[in-house]
Amino acid sequence: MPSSQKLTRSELKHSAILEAARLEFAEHGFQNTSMDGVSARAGVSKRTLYNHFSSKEELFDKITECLWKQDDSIVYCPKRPLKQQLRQLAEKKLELMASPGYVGLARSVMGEYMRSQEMAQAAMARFEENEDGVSIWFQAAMQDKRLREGDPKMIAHQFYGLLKTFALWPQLLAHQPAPTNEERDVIIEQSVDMILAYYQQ
Amino acid sequence: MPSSQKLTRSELKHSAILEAARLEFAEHGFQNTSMDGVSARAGVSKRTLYNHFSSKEELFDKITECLWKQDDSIVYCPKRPLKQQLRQLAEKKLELMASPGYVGLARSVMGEYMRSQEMAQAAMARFEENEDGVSIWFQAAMQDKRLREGDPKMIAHQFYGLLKTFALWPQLLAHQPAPTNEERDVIIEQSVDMILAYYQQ
DNA sequence: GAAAAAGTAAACTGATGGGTGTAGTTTACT
DNA sequence: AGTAAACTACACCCATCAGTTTACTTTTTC
Repeated sequence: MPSSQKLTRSELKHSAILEAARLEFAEHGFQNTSMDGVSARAGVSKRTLYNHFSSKEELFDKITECLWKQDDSIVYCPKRPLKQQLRQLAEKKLELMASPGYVGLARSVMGEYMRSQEMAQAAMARFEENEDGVSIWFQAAMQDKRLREGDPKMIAHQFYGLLKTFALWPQLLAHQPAPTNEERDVIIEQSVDMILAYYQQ
Repeated sequence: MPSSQKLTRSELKHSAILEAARLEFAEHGFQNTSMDGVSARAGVSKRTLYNHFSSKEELFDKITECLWKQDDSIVYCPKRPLKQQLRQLAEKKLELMASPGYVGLARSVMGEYMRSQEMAQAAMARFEENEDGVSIWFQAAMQDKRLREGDPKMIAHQFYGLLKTFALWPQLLAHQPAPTNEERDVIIEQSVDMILAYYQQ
């Protein structure tokens, strides 16, 4: 019999808890998730849960850490058409937003953090750090004289704003399904074209 | 002595409760607001509170009703420049979003309704009904051949999306202050110009 | 001025839920 | 086989909070 089982029981329990918590938080949000519920779903006693994570907050933090680790950087290429590069970026972004589990978790983080001014500011700052990569791209295109002058950060914000208007806020706030592939293409096309119509020279 | 006091004690209590609840909900959200807190802030006994409003939900509904009653309709005028008309509309919209108490309440409604799929959908549907007025305007401008063909609803969504990207979501989600007058003008100018750059013919 | 309507304070109910303590059982390792 | 670490079941503590009850006072109204 092959030793396909390298994980100790404790490690199995640990990841079972994480997985169960991820689902529970995504379904019910932070406040409406109970530790009893998590432990039941994980098939673990409540005491074990607390042996692995000392509080509900700590568990929540561990779960949501991955949400902040996205990479939206893109290298500006002087040879390729702007439209192509922007479209590629948008595709990457929408793919993430549509990935399973992302929306539910993002929603429960929002719902929880929105209440506290500090936490909300910190969370959104981290969330929007990802726009830095794009604003660098816009700046490069600007210096290459392919876009007219403007504030790169604002342009990035406008670009992402258009995308989120159709592919994030409705899903987050109104539980709309992720856009279909056809819808996705239209959203990307329109957003890219609109930005370029305004800024390309 | 003038009879400036036409309100009965009961009416005074009633409005004191409404005002206190408005503030409490805006500050702490639905779940984190307690009926004890509301009655204390209103200077009213808890029993009196319950004599006026039979449950926390009912109170919340009464408070948030006004949030949905905005009117974004605008009459298309063939003679005036499109830019001028759109700018006027945007100003009206941003004025509402910046009005005191609006953001806090909107935030607590979001935070509460987001948890339930049905309520979230219903709430957002009502919230976005206001875009109907604008899409009718876009359609009229289209029929007047001053805009090129397109889906009026989508254009309205894009237009409002740009405005909200700078003047609603950051305030709602990240507790950012409302834009200053200067910022407001830039936001409006850019959003209007971008829409027209893409759709005007 | 008396009855009816409305308000008050404070204790209480019932349910929920985070977190702990304990006594006994299972698993892993030597 | 024996020990330590990890897990389980479950009772328990404690705080919060929606909503109620009671016994009593104030205001309104006729």
